[in-house]
Formats: sequence, C-alpha cells, structure tokens
Amino acid sequence: MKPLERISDYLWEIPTSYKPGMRVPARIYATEQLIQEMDEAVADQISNVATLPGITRSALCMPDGHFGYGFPIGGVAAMDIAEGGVISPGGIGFDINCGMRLVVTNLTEKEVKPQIKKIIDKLYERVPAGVGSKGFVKVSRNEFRQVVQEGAKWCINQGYGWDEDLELTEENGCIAGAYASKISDKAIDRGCNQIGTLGSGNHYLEIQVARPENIVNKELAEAFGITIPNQVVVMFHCGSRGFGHQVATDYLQVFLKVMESKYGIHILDRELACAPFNSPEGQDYFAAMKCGLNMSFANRQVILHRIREVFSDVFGRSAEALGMHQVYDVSHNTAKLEEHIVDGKARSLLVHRKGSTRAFGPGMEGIPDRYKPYGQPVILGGSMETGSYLLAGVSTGAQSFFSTAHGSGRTMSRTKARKQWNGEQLQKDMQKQGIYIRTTSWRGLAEEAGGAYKDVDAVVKATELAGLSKRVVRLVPIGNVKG
DNA sequence: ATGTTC
Repeated sequence: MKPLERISDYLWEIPTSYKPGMRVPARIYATEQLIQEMDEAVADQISNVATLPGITRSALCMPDGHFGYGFPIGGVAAMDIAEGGVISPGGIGFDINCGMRLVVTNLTEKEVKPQIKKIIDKLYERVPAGVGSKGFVKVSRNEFRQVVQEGAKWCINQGYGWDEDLELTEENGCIAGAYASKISDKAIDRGCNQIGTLGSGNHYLEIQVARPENIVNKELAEAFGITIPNQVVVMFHCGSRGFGHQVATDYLQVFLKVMESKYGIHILDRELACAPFNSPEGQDYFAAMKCGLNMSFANRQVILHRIREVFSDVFGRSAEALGMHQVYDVSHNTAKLEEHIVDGKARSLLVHRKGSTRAFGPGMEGIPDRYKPYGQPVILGGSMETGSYLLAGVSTGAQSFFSTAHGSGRTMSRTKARKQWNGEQLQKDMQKQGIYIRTTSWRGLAEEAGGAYKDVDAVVKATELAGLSKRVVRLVPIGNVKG
C-alpha cells in the first residue's frame, strides 16, 4: 500500500513520518486513476528527495511522474540556498536541458498530407538521429567551448536561424554563467560533433496538426500562433546528447567524493548525490550544467534551421513565406536559481525540474513580452502515437514553484515495452492510423509505443484541475522521425 | 538519456 494521504481529487501527500530524515512532506499531483497506474517507486523516490538539505515547502512530483535515476522523472525540488540547499545532478537528469521546441507553419493538413512521406524522409536524412549520430556543424574543440557558453546565440551568429528565435526561447537560448573551464576534455570530445542531432530514446521530431475540435482556448492559441484551421506545426524533443551525459557523470563522481567527508551530508540513495549550492563543487557543477543547457539550446536551434530548410525545399517557398515562426522552446531537465514567495517572504531557491516544465504565469519576468498577458507557453510532448499539448502557465502555479508536467510519462519499463511490441509491426500499425514514421532503431520504436505511456489527456487534465497549467491546444501527429 | 557496462 502506498503511503499516500489524499489532499484533494488531484493531490496526494506523503507525511514526514513516513521515512526518517524527511525534512518536508512529499506531494504527488495526480488523479486517483493516475495514482493507481504510478510506479510504486515514485512515492519512495520522492520521499527520499524530501530528505535533502534546504528542501523548501515540499518535494513534488507531477502527474506524469515515473521511476528515474535518484529523483523520479516528473520531480520538482526547490532548495533554499541560504539554508544549506544542495544541487543534485539526479534532480536534473543525465540529459541536461532535454527539452521541446515548437514551430508553426501557415500550411494546412490538406497541403502537407500528400507530401508527408517526402518531408519525413528528408528530415530523416537532414537531422541525424540515433545513438552516436554526428551533426553537420563542424567545430574545433575551442569553438565548441564557445558554443556551450553562448548557446543558440552562437547559432544565430553563424546563420542558423532568425533573431526572433532567441527571444522565443527560455533564457533567450543562452543562460549566463556557463563556463567551459568547468567542463572536462572528455565532455568536449563527446559533444563537439553532436550539434544538430536528435539522439535516441524518447527523442523525436514530429509533424502535427491543430484540428479545430482540439483548440481548447482560442484566445491563447491565437496568441501563440495557432490561427488557421488544421494548421500544421512541428514539435521536436531532444537534449544535450553525450555532452550533457558526460557533465552529469563527471560531477556525480565529484559529489560522491565530497558529500559525506567534506559536507557531512548523508543520503538514503547514492543516486541523490549532491553538494551544497554554495560550495566550490556545487558552483562548478552549476556552471558546467549551464554549459549543458546552452549545448541543448544550440542543438535545437540548428535542428530548427534544418527543419526550415526541408520545408522550404519541399514546398518551393522560403521558410519566411511558409510562416515558420518558433512558438517557444522549453527545458524539461534543469535547475534554475529563481525567486519565489514562501510563507510571505521572497526567497532564492534552486528549483530542480527533472522531467518537469517551468510554467510561469501571466505577467512574470522571464517570459517573452508578447506572451506576458497570457502566461508562458508550455510544450508537453505526449507519446508518438497519441498526441501532444500546448499549454500555458497560470498564476495558481505558485504552489509548484510554477512547474508542470512535461509529457505523458511511462507506465512500463523499456524492457517490458520491448516484449509487448514489435517495432516493424508498430510502424505498419501507425501508418494505418495516419502517422508516417521513420526510425533508426526498431527496438527503440517498440520502447516508445503509445501503449507504454499514460493517457496524455488524463495527465494534462490533472495539471489543469490542480491549477498548474491550462490547456491551449491538443496536437495530433501525422509524421514522425524517431531517434 | 548515453560512444545503451569505465
């Protein structure tokens, strides 16, 4: 039996009495149905998070939560840096700044559908996918150090994208305080040929349609650029590739060495390795992790450039003429220093979001001026078969440090999914459902079957009921490049 | 997620 107390129809609490060392309660946002489906391990993992130094108010898990490395995926933990708050790679994820970007077109489903095979085949060719894939952007190691300090801004300067893309990216695509001097040569080696690559696992690039019946909030949809019935959009999901992975690996080792001996921090699970934010090791990782953020922003920027090239090629018009404006780019795996009001006082908190999206409400600093009246766009990627959502941040999101879900969330392990589905058969089945898909790996495709994920509509509904974010439009896939 | 077991 799970140690959960029901707070409301969409919120559950694990009291501090559940486990020795819990500093605050743990809370899971989910409907009863979603709680039933949730991994037993989530309650255990999120209550471990509640023992970490500096954790403020409560350790949170979003409705798409599932088992992860140390922290559950879907975890949110805000650490008070003035109270010995820690930074933990396990609370950010190995794939630093794994995230989503959404771009609109002025094309309709009717215009795109006849070309879908051509578009996807070209995208498959032009956006390298799969484990170990290399990008077309050739940079020296020193140039790559510049990339990880400048992020998407570096790409724009090189001609990969439009100036406006930056203002429509979280942190304007370049987070300050990223120092390449804090990065190992090994991480530089792994990352320097990976700019503009999709990766593998749950990373994908999808052509989607905004059908009129799926517009939930017309005003917000229009504000975010969804203005035409059956408008075609492109959504993609990828991260910092081997670079971010190496950064996380390097600093996990550092933290494991100093955590107990130097800082006297005792943890229940070594996967929660951490160091005080205000310590040399914590600050070094923070600066290195920001390089991971920037690598990922650069990666998505170059991929956007290639998507524009492909559409331009297929339709014989410029990307400008095709109206290929970016809606937004959001991170799913970060820790950010933010000011939040706790017990009536403004506090500096390091907000870890792992498989969770920042969802700032209307009027807040840090969201593009054009979206200020509406709230921050949130791009939530569902499974490749079912659909995804564009959401918006709301003022009641203060309860979760303005964080919401990031996707559907798995219901079963990759191993289990592989046993249940066959990649080649799944491709055929998806074709019958009107989704043309290309993949580098049949095995990888089987792992990502829609049936291995929770009901995205239920997850999104739960975030809306709880007041974490609200629905704008549901997007359905017609083509997919699966990493 | 990941040069999918330094």
